[in-house]
Amino acid sequence: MIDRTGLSVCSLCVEQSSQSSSPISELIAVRRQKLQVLRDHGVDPFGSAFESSGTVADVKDSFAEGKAVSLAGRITAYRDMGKSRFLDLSDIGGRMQVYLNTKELDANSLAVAAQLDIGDFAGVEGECFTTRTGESSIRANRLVILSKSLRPLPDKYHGVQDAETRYRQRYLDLISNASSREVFLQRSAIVREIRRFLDDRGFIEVETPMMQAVPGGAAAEPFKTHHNALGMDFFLRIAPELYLKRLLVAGFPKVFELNRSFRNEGISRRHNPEFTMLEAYWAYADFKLMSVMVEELICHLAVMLGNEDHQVHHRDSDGNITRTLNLSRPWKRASYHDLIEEAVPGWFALDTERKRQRCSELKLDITHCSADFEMTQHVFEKLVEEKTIDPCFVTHVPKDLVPLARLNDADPSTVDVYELIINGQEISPGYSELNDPDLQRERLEHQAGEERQKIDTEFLEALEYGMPPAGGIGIGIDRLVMLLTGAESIREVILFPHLKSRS
RNA sequence: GGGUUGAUAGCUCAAUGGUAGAGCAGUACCCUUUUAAGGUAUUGGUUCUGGGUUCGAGUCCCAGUCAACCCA
Repeated sequence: MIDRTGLSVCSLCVEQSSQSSSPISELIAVRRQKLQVLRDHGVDPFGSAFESSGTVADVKDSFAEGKAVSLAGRITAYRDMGKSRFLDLSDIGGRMQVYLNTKELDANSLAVAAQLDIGDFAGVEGECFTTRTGESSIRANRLVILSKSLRPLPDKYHGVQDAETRYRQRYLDLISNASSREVFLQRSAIVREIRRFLDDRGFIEVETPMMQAVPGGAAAEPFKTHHNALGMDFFLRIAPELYLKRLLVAGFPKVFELNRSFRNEGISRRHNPEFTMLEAYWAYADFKLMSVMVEELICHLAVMLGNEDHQVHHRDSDGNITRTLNLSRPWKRASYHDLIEEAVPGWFALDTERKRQRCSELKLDITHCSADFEMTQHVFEKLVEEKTIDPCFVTHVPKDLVPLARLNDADPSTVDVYELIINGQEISPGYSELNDPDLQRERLEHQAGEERQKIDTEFLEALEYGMPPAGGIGIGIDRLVMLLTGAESIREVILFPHLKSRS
């Protein structure tokens, strides 16, 4: 900690000293000079609390001609007309125009007005009025500075366009790009609504360890860390599953966790090393009940975001519709087998060699596939999953693909699982959970092979006390937000996505 | 990991191998209902980094850094 603080102070010093000779220092120097002028006037440029009538949205909602109001926000634009001036005062939810007239301001306010820059936080008091052009505004009689901005903000019209800057300095992106603000406000609304939805159905939110001695619940490479006092290594969790199931053993009938998991794997348009996942478990339910709940949940979220007709449109930067997801219920349900037969008729009648031939005819690269079921899975991914835009629950998945799920009673070569595909990607798997401790142990041992230390034996012990049959789901929240907001990259829905250090 | 593309003023973007420009922001001035306000003038550059080719490199070549996209 001490080291890190020292480093950051050090880098600050370096940056400041290099600025003294760089051109940006001119822009900063001008602002610092204004800072000094304000102080010379006895004005504190980094003020404290300001009592406002509410947010920009609040003031607009309760707008009434002549009504006294006060408002605080960041100055994002101003239009100077000489003796009168218009300011745009913004917060995360919107923009309010403020009208300043030199004759209507006291001396202190005039002193502040003379030193204002775009980027400053300011507070105004005045009354509601409508301009000649019809815009609801505040006619200010008092202006205070709440925080002086020392660095110039991005272009007021184009905002920050450079993707790297948008991710590394997300605050600049959020200040200058309304579409980015909208995505993250929607994400927040989605998460809030998921919690409410589950709460309404009697689910209890829990928090289980993110640091685990044995990372389980998924097949993925974990991050490793170390606890000094305990003198032991930990892994960041790759899934909360095994702890949530312990809570089913404990007697919680409906639990969920909505939080981060970590996977030490590649970064791509669809993968961030830390990602948010919802996992929910419902005692005495099965994967079919879970699929209905997920269907209701996602439709509910789409409607909440304003898609009353269950049509979610994805648009390009010009606003043209590029894709439409039809979320109208009921959603399609089809077996893995049938979907593949639909895409490649006669597939399952082929022997291994003919399957290989067929793949090359279909221009599928199967160099990494050895077993039959791997080729089949490749066909599924390329010719079914990637082409499935509207929601589809894939059922009767072969047990080879999902070794830890419960076998189907009628067809033991498949498992009681659904895989929900929307927009060409997996959004949510759902399971009838395996609660036979001996079978679970056998499967985990088989999966771990020689690496027995990868088996969470304490979890297996818990199962032996008895876990009720249960349905379980996982939903990748980042991907869900992508499909509901039309984002093309996971980095567009994660506030601070991980990038390589620029040092 | 492989391929493609990109990095130029604080921001958004230009610039046949031949003096690095514009708009916004900044500065100064004009303007009492503007809204990407307007007008006049003006400041501002390690062209990502390091090599190379060349009389001359933002531009061509090589290596590296970071990013975006595609593939695995």
